[in-house]
Amino acid sequence: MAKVLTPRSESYSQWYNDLVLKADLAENSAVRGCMVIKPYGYAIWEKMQRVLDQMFKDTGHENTYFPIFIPKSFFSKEADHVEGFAKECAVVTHYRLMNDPDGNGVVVDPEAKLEEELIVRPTSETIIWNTYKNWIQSYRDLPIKCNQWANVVRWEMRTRLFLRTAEFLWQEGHTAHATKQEAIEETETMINVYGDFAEKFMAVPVVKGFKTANERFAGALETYTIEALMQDGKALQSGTSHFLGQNFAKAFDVKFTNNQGKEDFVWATSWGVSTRLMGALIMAHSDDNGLVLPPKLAPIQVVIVPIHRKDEELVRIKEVVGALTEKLRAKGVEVKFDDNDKKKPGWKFAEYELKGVPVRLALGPRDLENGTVEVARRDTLTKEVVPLEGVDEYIVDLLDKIQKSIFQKAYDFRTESTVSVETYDEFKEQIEKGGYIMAHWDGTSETEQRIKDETKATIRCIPLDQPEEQGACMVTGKPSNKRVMFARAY
RNA sequence: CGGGGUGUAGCGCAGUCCGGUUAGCGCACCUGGUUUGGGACCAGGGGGUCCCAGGUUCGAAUCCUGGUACCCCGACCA
Repeated sequence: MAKVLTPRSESYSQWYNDLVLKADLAENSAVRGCMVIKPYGYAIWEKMQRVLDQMFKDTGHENTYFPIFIPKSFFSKEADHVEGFAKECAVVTHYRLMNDPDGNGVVVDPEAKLEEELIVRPTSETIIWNTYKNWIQSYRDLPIKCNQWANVVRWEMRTRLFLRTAEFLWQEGHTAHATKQEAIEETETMINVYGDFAEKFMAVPVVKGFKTANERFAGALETYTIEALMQDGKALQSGTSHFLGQNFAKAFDVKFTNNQGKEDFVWATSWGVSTRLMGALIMAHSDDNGLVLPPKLAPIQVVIVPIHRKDEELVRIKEVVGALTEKLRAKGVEVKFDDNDKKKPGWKFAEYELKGVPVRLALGPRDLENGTVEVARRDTLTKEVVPLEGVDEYIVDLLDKIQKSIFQKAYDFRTESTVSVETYDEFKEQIEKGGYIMAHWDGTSETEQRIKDETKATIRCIPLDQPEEQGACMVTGKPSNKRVMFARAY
């Protein structure tokens, strides 16, 4: 685990908070629990969006947009759903302000009370299914596979930058299908998309699995999750895909006529990932020098720092850099040349490390003399001097190497941090060390709840690839045929 | 909502216990010069409703009362 970044940081979450602030990614806004995402942080999010959006399109989805305001009555139509979200909704009750007759500034105009309150969406299932009702009559109208990039609001009691904010950015996919089988396949396709994104782009290894009934999405029959392990040993739910069955179709009366001429309710899925992925990215890889970004998501992949005393040296450096930059850009590498002469090289080195730029090149008189360039890796903090000739190829190769190496490091950490236990005593001892614990569980909500109350650990998921294995629940001794994955979570 | 902590210059803080010159330090900022291969140095300069509102006092950043905001730990969190 990374050490503390500043003397002030006593906990990992404080360390994380400091890092987010220092790397200039985001800050708390004046609005309770909300955040301002700053340019560099948003650039990372945009990169994530671009990749995900393409993956959604490749799996047959289209983008849409639905209203941010949802009539309150929509929420009461699906019992579990309202139960799950009621406690954290922001509600719009009025539509107008007025000058206070008593001179106390601006007040809400009591005359402007809404007939029906509007809920600021915490998620869009209800308004989307209310709309889908009008779109679907026949099996020929199915499937509908829509996604939307949006903001949502959940009035959480306690917030943390990127991990849990009152307002956050996300994408939510909502699909409608003619058969149960097709909907389940969609749910699985999307959890695999998320898994691929996490592992291949974020370089964060994830465990795919089912949520238990206790942890399931409000209104879902099955929730698939990807779980990531942070460096302090806590788990982070990083993306979910829900099989909603016919619950929302029934709640919003969405029926279709199948190819046999019979009416049936539509089968549904929904899936989403949010700016929480930024939190996962930061907490999974960063060290005491700052962010460590995987090349595939770094807004700047290569930064070039000139080192010079005289102006004519800078002119010569610029010639070399110009040619190199052109070659790198032609190969799809995002390069920044920082010739700001208000900052010294040492300052820039530290700054780009803090920002997690994967590769840094330094070019000075010595290099001009020798036809070389200094190449520094962010992930290993190593430097080497390489010939300028062919360095573009070298860098493309290096970026690929760094991407794999960051993943491997996180993967090894996860392997080291995963243990199997047989008894509850062992479990209690192990959970204090952090990491994942694989253990047998009797499958009941009561036992799961008891473990949570006693140890703060939850079942993160029932892993999809977990082999069958006869065993006994570590708490009750009842039979179990599969281990489940426990951890303390964010 | 419970426990703890903090609000003093853009940022980070000292000063508060024990009231008393013109409220101080580091970073950042501005000017000039020297510098530039790991967060430069010297000299000069600008910037403050000391969170807010009352109160005590000759005098309040400091004491008292009330409020408020943020942070941390819990509770809560598909």
